[in-house]
Amino acid sequence: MDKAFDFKTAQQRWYERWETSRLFEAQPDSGKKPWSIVIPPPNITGNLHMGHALVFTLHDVLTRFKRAQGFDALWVPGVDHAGIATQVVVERQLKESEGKSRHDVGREAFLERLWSWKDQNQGAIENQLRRLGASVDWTRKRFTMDPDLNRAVRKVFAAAYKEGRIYKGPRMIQWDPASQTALSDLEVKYVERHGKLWHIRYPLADGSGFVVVATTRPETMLGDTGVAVHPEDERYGHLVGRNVKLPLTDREIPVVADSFVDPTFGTGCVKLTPAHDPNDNAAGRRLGLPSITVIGFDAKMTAEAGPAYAGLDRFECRKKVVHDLEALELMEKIEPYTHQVSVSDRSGAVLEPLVSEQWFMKVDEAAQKALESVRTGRIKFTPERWAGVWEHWLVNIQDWCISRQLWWGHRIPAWTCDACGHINVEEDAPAACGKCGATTLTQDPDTLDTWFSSALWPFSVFGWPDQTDDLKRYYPTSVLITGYDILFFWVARMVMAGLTWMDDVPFRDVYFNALVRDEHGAKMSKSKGNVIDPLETMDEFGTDALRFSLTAMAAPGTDISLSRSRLEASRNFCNKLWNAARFVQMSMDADVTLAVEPELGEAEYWMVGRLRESLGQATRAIEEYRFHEAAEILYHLVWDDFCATYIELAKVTLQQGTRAQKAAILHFLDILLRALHPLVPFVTEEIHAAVMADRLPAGEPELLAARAWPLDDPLLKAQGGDPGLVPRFQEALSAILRLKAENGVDPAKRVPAFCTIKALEPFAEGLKSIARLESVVFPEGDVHGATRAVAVVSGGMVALELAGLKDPAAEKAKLEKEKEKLEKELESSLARLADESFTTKAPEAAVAKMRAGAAEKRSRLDKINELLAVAN
RNA sequence: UGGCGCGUAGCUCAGGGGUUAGAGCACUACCUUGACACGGUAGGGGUCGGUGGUUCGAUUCCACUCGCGCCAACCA
Repeated sequence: MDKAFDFKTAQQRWYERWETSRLFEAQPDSGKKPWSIVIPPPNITGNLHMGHALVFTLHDVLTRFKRAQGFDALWVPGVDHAGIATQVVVERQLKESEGKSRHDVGREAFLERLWSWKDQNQGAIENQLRRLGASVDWTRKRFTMDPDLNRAVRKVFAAAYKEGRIYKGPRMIQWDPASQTALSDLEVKYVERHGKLWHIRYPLADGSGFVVVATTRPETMLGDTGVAVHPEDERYGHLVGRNVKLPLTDREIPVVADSFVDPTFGTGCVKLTPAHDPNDNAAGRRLGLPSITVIGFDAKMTAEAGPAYAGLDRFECRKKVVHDLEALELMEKIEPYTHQVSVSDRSGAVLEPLVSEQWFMKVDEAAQKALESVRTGRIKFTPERWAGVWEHWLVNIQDWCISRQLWWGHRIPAWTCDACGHINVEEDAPAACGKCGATTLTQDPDTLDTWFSSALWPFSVFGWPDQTDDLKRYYPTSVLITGYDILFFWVARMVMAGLTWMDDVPFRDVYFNALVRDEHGAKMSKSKGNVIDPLETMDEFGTDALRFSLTAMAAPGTDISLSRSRLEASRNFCNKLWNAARFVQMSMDADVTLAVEPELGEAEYWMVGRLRESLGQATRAIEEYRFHEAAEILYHLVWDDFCATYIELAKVTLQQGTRAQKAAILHFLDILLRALHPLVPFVTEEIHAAVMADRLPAGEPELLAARAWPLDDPLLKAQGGDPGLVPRFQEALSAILRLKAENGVDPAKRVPAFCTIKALEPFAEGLKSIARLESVVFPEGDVHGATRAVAVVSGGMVALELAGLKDPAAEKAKLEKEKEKLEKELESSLARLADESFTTKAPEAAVAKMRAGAAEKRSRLDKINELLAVAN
């Protein structure tokens, strides 16, 4: 083995090996218990970013863990067609390369380009998944627009339509003039803009004065059909029912009363534009006001806006309206004003609320079921607090606008009869109108919101609506891991869809992973330039280091601040493991194999105990999605217990060790490799090949990725030895090293040592070699003397013979400091014990612990006092 | 405006009603010893944001408060 782990060559080699060995493919006929998870399908437009790296790492940790535990573990991969995002990208390309719009090339040709672009990109993201080590079943990969998945979409649409869950109708929606499509409420973002508040005079029709309305969008006044005041506002009560003359037009509009008006804001008078504002729209309908559309889908003024304004862009029109009002002296005042503007989450364009014909889905019934499933615990959230957010959103849920004016996506399976206008909604294109029988039908040009197909993902990937074997075996899936930012977009919709169409939840557990931020906790963004690219990171530190960092920081509910230093630490950890393996390998003879029954001494029994305890904890941690805890436990198991303690002790015995003694350390390494594999698959597989491959018992899989989780290894059941011995050895060792350091003695200087703890005699050689001592003896009584440095440890004392090297002042100061600290602690312990309310009310165990602690301190203090008495 | 989360070592973060609060990195001193300098040893460093309460005992639970962040919102 090389001196350091060369991850660059190892990574690709092992993934290929795993894939060709078909280790990641589901085994429906294996008789194993199924365990399944579906990937949150990444966008085909995107590259792997750090958020993906985190989610997919956690997926893989869990999947490899479950596979090792003996489950038929299936992780279904796939990608998402990402309607708007993809269309925008390809449209831009078309513009740049040929200077054409999608309308220039036509729908068919444009879709062809989209598909070929998709075919190119899908491979890229798949290879990035491979680089990450993702143990997905490639034979079951899906794309959200695969024919099967499209069939599921059509089936759901048609069935929901016939049940009345889906309907078409005019409603106010958020229109994105840049992408030329409707958006759902969830795709709208509100950003703060510094605008103005224009106060405009609307003259009363009878010429007796005017009312003043305030607005942030003066151009919409051209579509005003009323002015509203609060019914109890005394200032305006007399105006209700009268008309005002709408400036710049020849219309008269009424003053109406409605309690939605806030009398304390602005002038207390609100202009009503039912065609261009959601509130005004609602108010308009309540009050029976007409709706006049003055801004079109192209964000330009319509003919309704009047000849002076028709054709102007809405923002150009704003300037002209303001100018014209000023000329008429109808502008009361203009105030600077900061307010929230709705923009498209995707294109960034300022949205225009417009009334238009769209398809909607009723979700009240499904939402109710989704609420129940979390309330009753059928679905469990980690962290649990998201249940509150879930509750709030689903209780207030609105019908979902599912149609998009895009070409890329699932086309709505609705055909309008050219003859009678009847809308035929069918799974497959009907040959004739269901109403009049005419055969000329036109399919709805719109496509469905991308999330419509994503919602079906947990069962459409298994072939639904066919009752496939996969569907029966792997649905519901075991767990969903995804970001909380798509709780509503995706998670809620999958749950609703699952409950509606499968009559069962799509998953039992939902784990919301955190956001990955930069090292100062700031969101990564291209404009800030603080993006850490996972691919570059994998090149520099190794995939394992990236995976380990992300896992170790994945504390539920806490965002991850990723830094170079963290990645370095993980890389160092992988290297530590590598070198420990290297040591094992160098100590091995050819005849030492995993089939050899190990011989256990004190150190081995202790190591077995550490493995047993840590693996138990790590297993529970992973099962409960406390990934960070598992990583930390295994980190310390490897570094502190195995490397720092066990290997150091083993060095003494391994030189001339027997086959059985050497088999012990081989087994330990084997167990560690299996435990670490889900977190750091490449380095462990590489070590496994170098050290274990030739030493496996018959019938054991050759690849580590196929081997069992080590918790049930028979070796872990071995009991024996004195479990307290190694920790006491560590304490004695540490005290000896400290004595050397405190007295300024070269660590390499070999001096005689003494230890009063007889039980540590078996470790004499260990002490001698690790602390580099001349000799170690275990005298019956006293160890101190004028030329010796002495330290108190629990249960005894250790001393070094330092003739001529001793620094008495330093040692005395150290003892004084220790004494002072101990006295303080002892005093407070005794005070607690003297307090009757403590001894009577506190649990017995706490009191007993306090007593034992006090006794220990007392005895330590006594010894220190002894030493101080003779120190001069 | 409402809801949620966070404030613990220089930095990034774990933790949790019970003696003396942890990790990684950074820092100081020393060490090239045959797994590893991507290493080792010994250290320094925190009144756990503030105030008050519950309790035998609070960094942990509760209330209030200050600071930061996120989400949801119809104030034109």
